[in-house]
Amino acid sequence: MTEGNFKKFEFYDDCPVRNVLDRVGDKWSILIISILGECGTMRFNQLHQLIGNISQKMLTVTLRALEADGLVSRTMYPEIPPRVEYCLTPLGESLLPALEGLTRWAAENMPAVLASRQDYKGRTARVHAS
Amino acid sequence: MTEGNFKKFEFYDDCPVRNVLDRVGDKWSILIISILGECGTMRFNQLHQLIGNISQKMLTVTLRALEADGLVSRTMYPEIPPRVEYCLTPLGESLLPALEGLTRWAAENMPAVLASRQDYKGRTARVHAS
DNA sequence: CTGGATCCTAGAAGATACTG
DNA sequence: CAGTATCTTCTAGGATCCAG
Repeated sequence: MTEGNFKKFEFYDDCPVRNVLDRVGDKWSILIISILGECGTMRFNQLHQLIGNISQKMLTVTLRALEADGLVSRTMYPEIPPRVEYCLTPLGESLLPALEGLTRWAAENMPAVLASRQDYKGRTARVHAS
Repeated sequence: MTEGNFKKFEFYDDCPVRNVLDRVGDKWSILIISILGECGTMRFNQLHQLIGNISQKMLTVTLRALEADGLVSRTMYPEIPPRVEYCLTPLGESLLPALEGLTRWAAENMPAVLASRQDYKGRTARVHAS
């Protein structure tokens, strides 16, 4: 491992890749993208009820962010009462496979991770006791 | 979209998958896993210097969390001065492909995302001006 | 060298009330 | 219906100092 390899991680802190991945890291983006990927076009309240425990504010904020990133498109119908529909853009859909790889890993290996956490807790507890 | 589909998202809030993905979402885990995946075994200070702008605390905290999850193994050599080496466990290595898919997407589509953000800023700025 | 312990702050997230 | 506005709470993360 020499200095030459350092640049492989164009990634450090304020790196743009980081920037994009931060969106993946926030609390609701992955879920919303997955839902839109699965269900197609959805209205605001459909999303709200489907997710259940998201606040109206966070749903709005997250959708706005996804829209700004070009992952979700927002269509407003100027009716009374208003209707707004959200769906993935092609860019958003292109993210689905990568996301699926991640969630599949999580689903498959969750038991191992949880077991490891349990075990780790046991080990550190013993250390504290001594 | 009926109620039957709801359970497809075992995912909502306190779901365990969520739990695992949260680790991916934090600021340093992906980077550390990627580095260990690329460079193999590394010492604490090697990681610290390589990442550069991570605080000692966050490096320790993140490594502990990854160790607890069973993704990283920690080996301490009781010497003076102490030496500690970190490397991926098989479980940690099994995460690499999924992670790579995500980072590759980010690298490839970052320009589109950044452009979209620029454009979005322009659109909303105009709204505010009117 | 590796990291524990403490204090502190910015920003994420929630609750609630109001509106075109 | 689909938000906005405001307030409060919570926590990830950074800075700093200390220790085996």
